[in-house]
Amino acid sequence: MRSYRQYCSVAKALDVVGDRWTLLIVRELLLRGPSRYTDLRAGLPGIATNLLADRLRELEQAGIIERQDAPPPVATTLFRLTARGEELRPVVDALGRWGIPLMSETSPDEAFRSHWLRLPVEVFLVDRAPDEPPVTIEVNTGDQPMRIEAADGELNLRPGRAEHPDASLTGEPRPVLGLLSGKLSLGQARRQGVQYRGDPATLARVLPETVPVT
Amino acid sequence: MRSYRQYCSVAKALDVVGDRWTLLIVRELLLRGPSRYTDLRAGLPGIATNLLADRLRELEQAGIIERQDAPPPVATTLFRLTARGEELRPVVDALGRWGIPLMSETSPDEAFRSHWLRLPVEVFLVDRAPDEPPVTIEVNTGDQPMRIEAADGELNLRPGRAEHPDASLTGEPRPVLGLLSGKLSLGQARRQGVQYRGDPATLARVLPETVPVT
DNA sequence: CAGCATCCGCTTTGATACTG
DNA sequence: CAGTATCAAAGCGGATGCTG
Repeated sequence: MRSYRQYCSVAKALDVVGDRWTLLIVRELLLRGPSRYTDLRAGLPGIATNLLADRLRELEQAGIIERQDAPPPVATTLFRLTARGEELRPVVDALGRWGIPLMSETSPDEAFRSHWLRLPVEVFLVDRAPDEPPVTIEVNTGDQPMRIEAADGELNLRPGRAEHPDASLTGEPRPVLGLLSGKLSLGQARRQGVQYRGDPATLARVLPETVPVT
Repeated sequence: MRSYRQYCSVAKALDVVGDRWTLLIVRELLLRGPSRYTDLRAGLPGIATNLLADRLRELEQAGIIERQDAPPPVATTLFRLTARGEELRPVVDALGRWGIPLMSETSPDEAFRSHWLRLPVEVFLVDRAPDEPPVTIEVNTGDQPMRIEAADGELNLRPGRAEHPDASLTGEPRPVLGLLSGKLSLGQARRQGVQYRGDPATLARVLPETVPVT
């Protein structure tokens, strides 16, 4: 990116991460941890492959990411954030929070990736029953199944199907996210095609109080 | 800006404010409050005038700024942030904080505007003697004199010269900022051409504890 | 003068094809 | 898997001109 040539820390930050796609690459590495080139591409639908290569080079030069050659069993290159790159989390978080009201507008041509659920899960969900036994809610939306785990007051989102989920949630990204962000009740989400199997109390355990589950 | 077409709040935020210059325009309005077109231009050295006009139109359409026709005595258009625009403050702040380490690298062709001091002043300075009488420190660097006022534990930065400043600080932006951010001692700053007049205790009142004033 | 709009050369991006 | 190569289209920067 062409520098703004301003002696101001905001301008200087944007000199480094203000380029198109750059902060979305950082988002991917924050959400997924160390990733292969191909996985980054999959998590960044719409990016041109040469641009991804360019940006990765620039990010490496700026000290934000580093390459790591994985040992023989994997035998591939991993890209990971450096400590300085991790420090961009407040920037990505602030953007993500500011963007939440924009999530009500969506169009059918928008792509969705299941691991992006981590952002709203971190923002909206809480374990409201830390003293009860752990629960797992399977979430089926987007490209791969994910599971929300609530245990000891901590929440976690992981990829993959659960063996014996306490509940499962299936549907289009928009109503599923509407439900998880407290903007839709379970009934409203169902009317928008969401299927929920399990005790509503399981879902209520992780949802904010704003909206009744019914 | 071309949309990323991703159903993710970070991508959607960047769809709106990810364009070149957009967040710097927001920075100006956050730092200066409602501003005229000409003042925005002056605070954004390097922007092409048509781009500023384009961005202002886009920001207005996105509900981030609004135009306000000032009454006859001024008789000009003011641009101001809406409530939604003010909510970008955490984004600009996060970028500004992340960019602070980049401020040690500077080049002679970089522009500086005095009101940009507000950002580091808010981040670094504190009133460490809230019970003592107010003090004013005049700061002479950049395009116009500014003054730092410490009173009742509150800090303020305002444009304009002070009538009877308790101290005054004059020099190039880089060492002045180094001093105000605690990276340079007063002695080091002086060796880099900074002139300080007044009791060092006045300066020590607002500086963080990290570095001795001597 | 404040607040733009137009024009033009250059750089960046996007889409696709191709390679070690 | 992890990129490069190519090329058309869009965006940007700089200069200049217009209008109340």
